[in-house]
Amino acid sequence: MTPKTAKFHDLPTLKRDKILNAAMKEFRYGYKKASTDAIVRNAAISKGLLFFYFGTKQGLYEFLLNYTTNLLRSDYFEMLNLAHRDILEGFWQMSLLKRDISYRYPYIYDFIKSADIHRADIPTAEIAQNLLQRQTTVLTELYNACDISLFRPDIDPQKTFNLIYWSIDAFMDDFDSKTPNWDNENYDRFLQELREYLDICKKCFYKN
Amino acid sequence: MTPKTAKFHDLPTLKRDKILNAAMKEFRYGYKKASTDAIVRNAAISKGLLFFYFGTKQGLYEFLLNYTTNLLRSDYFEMLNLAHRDILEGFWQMSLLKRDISYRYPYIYDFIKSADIHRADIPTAEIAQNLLQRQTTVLTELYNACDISLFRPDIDPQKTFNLIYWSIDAFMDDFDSKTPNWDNENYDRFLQELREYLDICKKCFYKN
DNA sequence: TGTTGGTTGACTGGATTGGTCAGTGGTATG
DNA sequence: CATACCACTGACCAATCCAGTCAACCAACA
Repeated sequence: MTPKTAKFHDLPTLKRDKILNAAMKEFRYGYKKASTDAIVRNAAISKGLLFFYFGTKQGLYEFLLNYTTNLLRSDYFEMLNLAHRDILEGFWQMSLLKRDISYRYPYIYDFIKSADIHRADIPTAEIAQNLLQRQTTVLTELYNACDISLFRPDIDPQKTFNLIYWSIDAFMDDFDSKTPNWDNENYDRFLQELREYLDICKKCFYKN
Repeated sequence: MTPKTAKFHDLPTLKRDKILNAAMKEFRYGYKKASTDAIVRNAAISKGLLFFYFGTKQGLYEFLLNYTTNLLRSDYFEMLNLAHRDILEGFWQMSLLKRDISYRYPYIYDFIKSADIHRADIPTAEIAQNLLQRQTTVLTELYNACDISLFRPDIDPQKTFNLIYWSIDAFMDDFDSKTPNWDNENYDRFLQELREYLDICKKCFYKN
């Protein structure tokens, strides 16, 4: 029978996201290593339902790839809109966006990354590849949009940009791995610490 | 028949490392997902030989965990010996060590990390857990050993330390993912760029 | 030539795989 | 109440893959 992705769309958001998250979690180590049994177990739905919605394992994977790609694409688009002349403000906005996404889909970045790494054993890999190209493009566009004259004149602006981006990214990963549950309290601590780190960057990398 | 790890030890280094690397690569996504068939395929040895050396899959895993743990432990020990009052010099040394290890065992850090993440479905997980504790310990010891009075007085020293560590780590990952083959030319470029990034850190985070 | 010892890969029984489908329970229509 | 439709279930299937075995092989050396 033909897959009914339309029906999947009509599902209540909570149930839909539970299935999507279970699938991303299982596919994060590559297409082949993922087990549909594990997915339905984590999503707490029956095997039949999964195949009713997506037809085949590959169908599910392609749907997931398209879904996450579109999600992140619009995310990046928004990021560029928010792109500030002050790159530190830009990164601040980016971090908030990323946090929101990760809160809703904890494995989305792992999933996308694996889609690139394992593109060999995946049927339709161009999609992910395109997205990753887009991702680096966004970074260079962010760099082009920002006002590097804010930086200290005695340091390479591109390298400084990288340094800041890497720092923020690693901070988020670090905080994430230390945070078992994202309640409001932890979210506030996250915002505060992030701000503190950005302040250090401002003090150190910007003109006096 | 009882496993003959002694025989494995007597193997020529090249063959031994090929087996170890194949195993780390396959175990990097967790114990259960690893296939001994894939390991012997990548290591280019017969199935029988693998089980002759290690007895069981679990035996192989435990051997691997001990091997990598000891390797990194002595590595960290050396790192502390090299620990400099000037933390930037310390990180420089650390990066060189890490690069050497990663060159010989490209998947060792992925493997160790996964041993922590998947400790649920792994028989003997304490080993990896101990190592990871050790890892964070080394970081705090490095911090304690270093002379934070070299830092600018108007920034939080612990956060600055983190910022530098994260940056260097991310730089190495980034360079690694962009480097298909580590010939001498690329290694020199690595050293040069790393030095440049550390120089920026020195200019920006250190006094005057 | 016989013995030893590292190495092989076809083989096995059992588990897991992607995928199916007869059936269930709930709800709306007649 | 009966009928029809619905999203949904999970036992089931053939095919594949799994960890682990073992009789045979081969090079080295006596």
